[in-house]
Amino acid sequence: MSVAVITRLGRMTRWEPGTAKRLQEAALELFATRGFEQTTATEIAQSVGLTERTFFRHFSDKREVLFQGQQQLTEAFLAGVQSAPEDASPMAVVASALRAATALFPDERRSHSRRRQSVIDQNPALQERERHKLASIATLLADALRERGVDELAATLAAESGVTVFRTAFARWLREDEQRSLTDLVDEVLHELLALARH
Amino acid sequence: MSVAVITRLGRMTRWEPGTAKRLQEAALELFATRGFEQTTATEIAQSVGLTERTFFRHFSDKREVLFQGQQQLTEAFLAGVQSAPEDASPMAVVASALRAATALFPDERRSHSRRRQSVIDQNPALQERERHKLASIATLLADALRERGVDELAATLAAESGVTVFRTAFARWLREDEQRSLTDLVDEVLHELLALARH
DNA sequence: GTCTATAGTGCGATAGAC
DNA sequence: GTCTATCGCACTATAGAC
Repeated sequence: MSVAVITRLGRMTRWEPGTAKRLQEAALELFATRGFEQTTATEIAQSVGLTERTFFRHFSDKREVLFQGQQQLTEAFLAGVQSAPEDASPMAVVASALRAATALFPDERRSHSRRRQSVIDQNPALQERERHKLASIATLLADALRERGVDELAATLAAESGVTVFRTAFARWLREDEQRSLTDLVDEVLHELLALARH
Repeated sequence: MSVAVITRLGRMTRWEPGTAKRLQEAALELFATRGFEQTTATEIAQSVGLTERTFFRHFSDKREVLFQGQQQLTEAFLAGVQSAPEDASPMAVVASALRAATALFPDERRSHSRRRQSVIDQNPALQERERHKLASIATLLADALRERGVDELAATLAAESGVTVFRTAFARWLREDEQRSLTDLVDEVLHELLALARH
């Protein structure tokens, strides 16, 4: 009859707000030490006192725990589009979006970004997800450009180019001996892209 | 003791070369009718008289069955790089690669490509894989450009741009009422990209 | 070819916040 | 009472190990 129900694990605060963030941090820590595939969702959850089921309530799949932060990046890109002058050319709007996005990564974040990236770089499935996230941003960027009256083809190409510039500059920003700021690197990469098209 | 082993299905050729292809066709057929997630690897394998285990010997994961053909695309891109004149600019080399890749898709293939794409478009995991495959091509393209002496940054950007042009033109080629050839569309998209960079 | 770990889902129960 | 976070359990399919 199983009387004596041993008051099941007495979680003190039933209503902890930072659950997702705690899971993200725990996951990054475990992935960095043990490796992505060698870490189970159960382990991540247990390391912060939760169950696997709860992990999957917050993240639709195991990879997603590393990418939820990308929402802010999306918002920054779109805000940068808004802040561009009405009559700016498509690439000028993209440049504005890049400036806004870049501002999210001051040099203080570089070491944390390196840590996260080193995990991603060690696993193809994570690289796949990363590309996908960036591709989604490109799609939204293109939508925003079209709303400004840019025609569909130009909007698509400008948006994709913008994301390519960001990705390329970001990768350089994380290189071992790189000292320059992400802002400077984005400027350099964007300039190079424009130069390429002129020859 | 299980004597009487009923000579299990007498496959005539022990190593049927067309196995992968048959699995691919069966998979596309099932995905198109039932949907990607509603189709198990076991079902695909059984539909051509094989076991799940055999399926996974040919394809590292379930999605991969739709993407194995991309190898030819990669080779075409690289061949196009080789065939460009020694002194061509980076974007001219990319244009040459695009011409070679485009040649793989004559109008006769359009309806098959549409069928395959409609499956991919209905599933995020497949879209993710598709982007990843294209990204791999961009990486190899960039390598090929660097081997020709193009500097690293220019090589990366030219390669990524080339793949963007291909992907964009390809998507348009598959649009419902589109009549133009992929070659014409690639020309148009490339031209637009170059124009964008000039303003 | 067989066996197994683990990702990921569905559903019902619990319990705190409101 | 409603709403929502969490748990617990059963389950399937993928994918890799043996």
